[in-house]
This record gives sequence, C-alpha cells and structure tokens, in this order.
Amino acid sequence: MARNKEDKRKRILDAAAKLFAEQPFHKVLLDQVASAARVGKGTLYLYFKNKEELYIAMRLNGFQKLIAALEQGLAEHENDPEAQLAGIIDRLAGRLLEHPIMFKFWREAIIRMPSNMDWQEQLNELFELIEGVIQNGIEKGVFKDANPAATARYIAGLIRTLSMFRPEDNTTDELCRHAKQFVLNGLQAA
Amino acid sequence: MARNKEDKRKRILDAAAKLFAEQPFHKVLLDQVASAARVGKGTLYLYFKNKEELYIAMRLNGFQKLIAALEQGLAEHENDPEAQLAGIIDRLAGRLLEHPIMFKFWREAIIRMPSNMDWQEQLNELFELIEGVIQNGIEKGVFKDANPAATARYIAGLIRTLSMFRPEDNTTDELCRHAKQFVLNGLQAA
Amino acid sequence: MARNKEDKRKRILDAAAKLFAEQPFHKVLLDQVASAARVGKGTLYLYFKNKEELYIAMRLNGFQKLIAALEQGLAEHENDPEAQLAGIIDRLAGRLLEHPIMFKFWREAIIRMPSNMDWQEQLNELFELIEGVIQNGIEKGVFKDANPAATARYIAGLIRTLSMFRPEDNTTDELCRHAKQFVLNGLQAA
Amino acid sequence: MARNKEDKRKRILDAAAKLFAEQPFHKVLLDQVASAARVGKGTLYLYFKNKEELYIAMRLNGFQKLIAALEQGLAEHENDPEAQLAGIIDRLAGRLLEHPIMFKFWREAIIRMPSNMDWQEQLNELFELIEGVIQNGIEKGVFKDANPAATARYIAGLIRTLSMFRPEDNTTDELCRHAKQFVLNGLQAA
DNA sequence: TATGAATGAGGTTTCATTCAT
DNA sequence: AATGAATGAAACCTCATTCAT
Repeated sequence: MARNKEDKRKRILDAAAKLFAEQPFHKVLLDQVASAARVGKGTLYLYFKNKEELYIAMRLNGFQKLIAALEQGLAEHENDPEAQLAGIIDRLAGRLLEHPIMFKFWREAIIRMPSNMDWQEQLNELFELIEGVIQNGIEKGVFKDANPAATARYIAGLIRTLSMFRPEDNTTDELCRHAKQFVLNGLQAA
Repeated sequence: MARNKEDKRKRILDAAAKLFAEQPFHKVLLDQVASAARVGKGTLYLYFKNKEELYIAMRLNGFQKLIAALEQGLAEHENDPEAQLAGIIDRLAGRLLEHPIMFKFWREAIIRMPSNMDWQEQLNELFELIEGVIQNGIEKGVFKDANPAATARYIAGLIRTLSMFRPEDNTTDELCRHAKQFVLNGLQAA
Repeated sequence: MARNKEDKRKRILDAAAKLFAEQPFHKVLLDQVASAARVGKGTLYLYFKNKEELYIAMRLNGFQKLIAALEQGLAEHENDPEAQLAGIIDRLAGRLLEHPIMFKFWREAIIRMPSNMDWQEQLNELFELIEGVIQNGIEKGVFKDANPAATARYIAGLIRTLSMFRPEDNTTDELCRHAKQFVLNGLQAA
Repeated sequence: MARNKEDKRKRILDAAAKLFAEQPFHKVLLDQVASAARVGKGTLYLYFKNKEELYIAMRLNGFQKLIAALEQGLAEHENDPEAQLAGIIDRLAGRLLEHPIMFKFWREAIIRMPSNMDWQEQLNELFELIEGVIQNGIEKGVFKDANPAATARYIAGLIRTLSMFRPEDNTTDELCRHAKQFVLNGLQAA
C-alpha cells in the first residue's frame, strides 16, 4: 500500500527528473512523464497538483539527495577542514558531471514563484554547509577568510560553471584537482 | 525608415529582455512582448522568425553589450593584468546586479536547442577574454596558474553566483573587493 | 444482508437526490455522491450501471413517492372533486417547496436520453391523475372544461412555476389559496 | 470590422442555441459549436470567457428576443387588456413550440451560479410584463385578481408546460384558444 | 510595413469507470 | 460485497503563428 504508493511517487519523480533535464519545461509533455514513469496520465494528478508542482517537487527531491550526500562526506573527515572542502568539491563536481538532472537545477530557477522560497532555502542550506566547513577551518587556523558566507557562494558557483562549461582536453580529475587548489589558495593564511 | 525599423527591433528586444528576465520562457507571452514594445503582435514576426529566435536574439544582444563593455575596460589598463582582472570582476558584478536580464543569461539555458551553439560561442568569448588576461599575467610573472582556461570559468561562475545569491548584510563594494582578493589569492605566485 | 443492501441503495439515492438538486448534472461528481452516501466510489457501480442510470433512478424514485402521496390524498375526498383538486395543489406545492429535489424534476430534463421515455411516462401518470379528477368533476357537474388533458397540464405547470419563482411577500398558504381559486375559476361552470 | 465582429458573435450564439437545445450541456462539445458556427475553436474564447459564459449569453440572447417580441405585441392592442393577454399567450406558445431552443430556457436553469442572477432578472422582466397587463385590466375593470404577481407566474408556467408536454391530438390553435379561455376565466370578474 | 483577429494543434486537466485487493 | 487508487479518453482551453486588411 504505502510502499507501493511511495514507489509510484518515486517513479514519477525520477521520470520527471530525466525528462526535465533533457528538455526545457515547456517542451516536456505530461504524456511523456506518465509513460516514462509507467503510470496513467491521471495518476500524476494524484501525486502532484499540476505540472509546476511536479517540477518543483522534482527539483527539491534531487537537491535533498545532494545535500545528504555532502553531509555524509563531511562526517568522514571530521577534523580535517581541508579534506572536507576537497570532498565537497569532488562530490559536487562529480554529481553535476554525472547527473544531467543537476544541471537543470543550477541552470534554471523559476523566478518569483511562491514555492520558490523553498528553492532558496535549499540553496542556502548548501551555502551554509560549505560556510560551516570554512568557519571550522578558520577556527582551527587552517583557513583565513574575511567573509566565509561569500566564499561559500564562490565555491558553489565555481563548481557549477566548471561543470557546465568544462574546458576541453581536461579530465574530470584534473579539473577537480585544479579547482581544489584554487580554492585552497584563496583560503590559505598568508 | 531604416531608422524607424532599427528602433522597432530595439524596442522589441528591450521589451523581451525585461519580460524574459522576470518570467520563465513559457510564461512570457508574445502578446505581452508586443504590447510592451508597443507594436502589433504580427510585427514581431517581421523581425524574428519565432519566439525562440527572438529569445536567442535578445540573449545575444545583451551579451554583446557585456563583452563590449569588458573589452573597453581592458583597454584602460593595458599593461596591468591585476587591474584588468579587477576591472572585469567589477564590471561583471555591476552588470549582473544592475541588469536582471543578465541573470537569466546565466540562469537559464535552453538545452539542445539548435542555435544553442551561438550561446556557447558567446560564453566562450567571455571565457577567452578572461583567460587572455590571466595568460597575460602569467607571462608578466604576476600570476601563476596551471590551467587558465579553468580559472577563467571559475571567475565567471563565482561572480554569477555572488550576484544571484548575495549574502545579506554586505554592500556590493565589499563583495566585489572580497571577490577580487579571493581570485588574486588563487592566482598569486607562491 | 438484503436489509443492508437496500439501505445502501437508499443512501446512494438520497445523496444523489440532494446533490443533483443543488448542481447541474455535469457538476455533480461521483466522488461527491459516494462520499455523501458514505460508500466507496466503486460501490456506486454495484447498484447502478453508470452516472446516467443513477440519475434516472433517483428521479423515478422521487416521482414515485410524489404520485403515491397524491393518490393517497385523492382517496381522502372520494366524492368531492373540488377538495381533491385543492388537495393536489396543496400537496404538489408543498412537496416542491419542501424538497428541492423535485425542483430539478421539473426544471431539467435530459433530452434525447434513451431512458427519457420513462420520465415522460411518469409525467403522464401525473397528468392523468389530475385529468381524472377534472373528468370526475365534469361528470358530477361541478367543473366545466372542453379539454381536461390540457387543463391538467396547466395545473401542473402553474404550480411548478409558482414554486420556482414565488413572488416575494407572500406566504405559502396565501399562494396556495390563490392558486386554488384561480384554477377553480377556470373550471367553474358559467 | 464591427459589422463582421457582430456577425461572428451572432453566428456563435446561433450555433450554440441550436446545439444546446439538442443536447444537455455536458454533451455539447465546443468543437461542435465552433464548426457549426464556422469559426475556429479559439475564436469562441475571443467572444466568451468559457463554455458556461457562452451558454448563459446564448440563453439571455434568446430571452431578450422573446421579451422584445412580446412588448411589440402589447403595443398593437394598447387599450385592450384581453387582447394583450391573448397576444402574449399566442406569442409565447408559438415561440416555445416553434423554437426548440426556448425549451431549454424553461426547462433548465443552472442553479446557484453567480451569473444566474441575470437569468432571474430576465424572468422577472417577463413576469412583470404579464403582471402589467393584468394590472391594467384590473384598473379598467376588465379583470379581477387579488394577486396579479402570482397570476403572471401561473400564465408563464401554464404555457411552458403546455408547450413541453402537449396533449396528443390537439392542434396548436386549439390549445392556445383553450389556454386563453382558461386564463380569462381565472381573471374574469364575477 | 504594420496590424490584431482568427486560427487550431496540442497542451493541461478532469472525472467516469475499472479492477486488484 | 466493498473499496478507492489507478486509469486514459476526452474535455476545455491556451497561445504561437498566420493572414486579410
């Protein structure tokens, strides 16, 4: 019952994620979503009020998974801010490069929509997560930064752009390594 | 005549820029564009093949202005890579914060659209412009960087994110100064 | 069992009567009917073939009750056509004003529905009942009428309109009394 | 321009009238209306907000024509209330029997719809028109009636029912003559 | 050249009906 | 017998595009 229901909701979200990643909002047809999720079109409306709500739910769902993965990564290097930061960059870049879904997340933001607040909050969660690592590093004397909140945003944006517009002739590994170095340079105490 | 024609095209592009900045693609109606530009709806089709082409033309138009402004800035500090880079960051951030149109540029990219190539090319122009400054700095021994192409992308992405998700309680000036410092740290020779 | 079954059928018919009286056919949802009858939606289909049959069953049900009530009234004044007619008017008006369901009976008739014949027959039953009273009166020399079939229809229509569009500032009693007088005038021998 | 526009609106209303008279509301498709009116489906929405508004407009339109015809008839027998009343009955019955559209008017009334007020007002207009004739007759000493408002409603309802459920084997003429006699009986001073 | 009324393909959504439980 | 989640046909409606003026 509840199990099955969860399954169906998940199937719809996954199908939506795939399709919205491939096509702009207005080109994704609910017929496609329904048949990709192997459910009737009407079923979509049992789980989501309309196309927009489905879209938002899909975005939040993907983001929550990302945040969870990053938090798990932090736990693995409890007392090493440098390693934590490196982990965040690796995972973030990895996710973005692997999952085209995430592209859209970062690329698109429906503006001035009521439920958009949620989206801002999600992003803030990410920023604060990074900021926390920087703060931690500062306290430990490993980093030096006058404005960790801004830096957290830099890091997120930096990785996003790197993922979306990767320069040719570079392996993912090389890019990550270089990015990490750049960030650490920026945070290094003189 | 020709004057009048140019005017109308410009009016349409400006109206489109304003509206596309406020709403996602599928919520901007050509009725709105036409009436905001004070032209008949049919007139849009005299200047642009369809909605998508209008959107692309509007994006390119905005971007070209940006590139032009940045190039002009570079000329002002011919032999000072640090100042050039600082200028780029200032102007880029300024533009993004002033012109909401530009937000959309960075925020949204219609995927797998035929003419998307143009967009990529435009962005590459920006990346190469920044990359040139870094290269120049490396040659002059002011900067040190193993992968200027990647760094150029970082800088663009960093400013974008800063503009879109600015942390509260910071003036634009403070943020720009901090960003410049962060970037210069990353590029500074040990 | 059988008891329970009858109960459920009745519950459904009552719920349907209430809802169809309040809303036009296409606005009454089977979800509403089911929940108002406190049964599952699927259960409706155990008792009625589809929405249309449910609607018809509901109408017939209401009408049969009406006819039965009128017939009972006639029996009470076996040999007094005037009293019989007055009784019909009283009961008919009373019913229509009390039971909004009946409104719909008169107000709406789904045209060219296969089973609409039944509805015509029901109405004819009513007309014939009234016609019988008039005939009886004519035979007794109390009434005078060249076309009792038409007059029977007048009376029914008269009461219906009176009920649906009652003039303000009149009690039900006053209206009934006046209607009875009007009809008797029409039927009075010179 | 304006001419053409009026034409199109009229064509739509006429097509709608025909179809709504033949089928219940929910069985009339806007595709049918559009093609019967020889316009595109979208054009319907240029003239009417939605299906319901089109339906209401169509009803009002028909009713206004009816009222106009009746008023014209009254003018023809300025000082003869009996003839005026007879004229109303003739025209009303004639209309209802000729134009199946009108059937629906009287048969159906969408309940508790906001714009239904208009419909009530239209009906009141009809009632008041009849009532005026009765009042006039009373003042002239030709009629006698304690409640002309109620009687006006009787007359309307009487004709409606007669038209909808006409007894077999009667010509329209016979029925009208009989109805007029019945009504005049009811209104005759002792 | 400029317009905006008209179009209709195709989108989103609803809801009567079915069927696995 | 009873349910209500699931279905998908078919409804309403939108809006990019066309075209007569």
